[in-house]
Amino acid sequence: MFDIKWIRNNAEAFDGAMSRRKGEFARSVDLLNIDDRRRDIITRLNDAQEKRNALSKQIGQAKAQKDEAKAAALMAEVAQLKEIIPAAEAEERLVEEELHAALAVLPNLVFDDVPQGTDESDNVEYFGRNGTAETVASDRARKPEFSFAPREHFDVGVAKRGMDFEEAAKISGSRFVVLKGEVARLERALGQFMLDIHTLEHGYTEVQPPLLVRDEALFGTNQLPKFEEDLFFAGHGEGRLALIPTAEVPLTNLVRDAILTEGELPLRFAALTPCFRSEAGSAGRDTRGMLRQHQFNKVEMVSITTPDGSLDEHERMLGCAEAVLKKLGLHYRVMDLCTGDIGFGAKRTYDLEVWLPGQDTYREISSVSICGDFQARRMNAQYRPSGAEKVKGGLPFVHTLNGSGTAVGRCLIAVLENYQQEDGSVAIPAALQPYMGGLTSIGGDH
RNA sequence: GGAGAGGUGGCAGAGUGGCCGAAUGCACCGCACUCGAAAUGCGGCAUGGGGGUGACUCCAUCGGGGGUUCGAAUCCCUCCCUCUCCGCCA
Repeated sequence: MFDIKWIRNNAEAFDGAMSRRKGEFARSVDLLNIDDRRRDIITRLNDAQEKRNALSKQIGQAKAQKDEAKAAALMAEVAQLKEIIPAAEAEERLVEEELHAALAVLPNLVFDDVPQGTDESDNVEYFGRNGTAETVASDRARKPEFSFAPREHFDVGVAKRGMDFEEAAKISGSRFVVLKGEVARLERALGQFMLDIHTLEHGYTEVQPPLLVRDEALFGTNQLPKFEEDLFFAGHGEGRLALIPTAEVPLTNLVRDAILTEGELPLRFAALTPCFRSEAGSAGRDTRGMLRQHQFNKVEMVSITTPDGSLDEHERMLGCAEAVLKKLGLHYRVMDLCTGDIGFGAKRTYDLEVWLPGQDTYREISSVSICGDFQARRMNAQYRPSGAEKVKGGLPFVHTLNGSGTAVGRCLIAVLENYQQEDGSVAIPAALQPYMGGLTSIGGDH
């Protein structure tokens, strides 16, 4: 959400940066035109209100002096304002709404050095601030080698028994899955494993948030008003609640309408939750297997920082997500999303793409985004600088970041495909074995 | 689900139609006192918006929205939220 004043003062920069985004968006002249009308009506309204307030005060004084004749005369004078003011107020409300609606559908401006592009094929591999392809290669697991043709996750022996799409369809339709037995346990183990890493090693506070959220929360994290069709809603009397598409929504909105102190920043929250997405618009894509489901588990990280701290926090958060894949020995790459692929609220996004040997390709398993003050403005989340000197122009907004650490369902896929054996069993990565009751392999006894 | 109470500035807490954008206390900031600190004294201290080069000035905001009134923190309606008791329930 943009500050119209900022657009007024930075019209060229705004238009230039916005034009890098995929899609058509309002130009600064159009927005400033609305704002001009808004300010004009405000000026007129203020004048009328000032007059009314002054006259009302005089009426009070006249009545106190028992001068009823004077009071009556003043009341007659103020009577005409009774028509002007409500009309002006209605007009102001309309133009405020118009401006708000126009601003609410504008995506965030990306950083200057975000790669230009039209779709995911223009994303650029990222090797870290000081990294290279070589430093990164030595730091990560390599692609596994197979003496047989690796299968896709749903064809791996153990998954054929523990992953049932037809049963799920009977109950809930397409894009759902029933996990059973060792596969279900593996899913659970992965979630616990990831959450423990972030809370015990990375300083995130574990949170169990509501999974049903209000429209205001969705507005704060940009799902509304533009992406309503991606959501599931639960009816509740007159109102409605949305099933969270990601824990980013409740975790980030923890600081909605809050005034934090600089000393308590950064705040770091992590949660393991189911996520619900309608996947409208992706009909026919990834229909086999559990890559793209209406419901999936995900560990989400959210950081709330000062403006000065957000860039470093972004790199740090990326490292937190990478740590999961490193510990699991999964091969992956990091992509710096181009302007055509980056999400609505982000100034920069790193995607972690894990190697899936069964598909012979990389697939997104985590997305780590820095949003600047974009969401903070929508949520009205500010902080009080510790300098304590009076801040000109109001309190500053916090910066928000979010990242998956990681998608549990997709990580399950990655483990199944990368650790599959020729006999259909799946080896359990060492780091995960404590979470599997010490098992070193599943599906081996069939 | 039934009955009741309540939402006021960073916090606590007064305020039932004009003298209230709001007492008082705490916290915070500045100054004085002090070698320094504490204590004490004095002063400052909500947010958003409009106009003005500026000193400044005006408007709005007492949970959100609407209404009554010349005038609303205060009266009415409605929504949201919190708390207490009863009922039901995991």
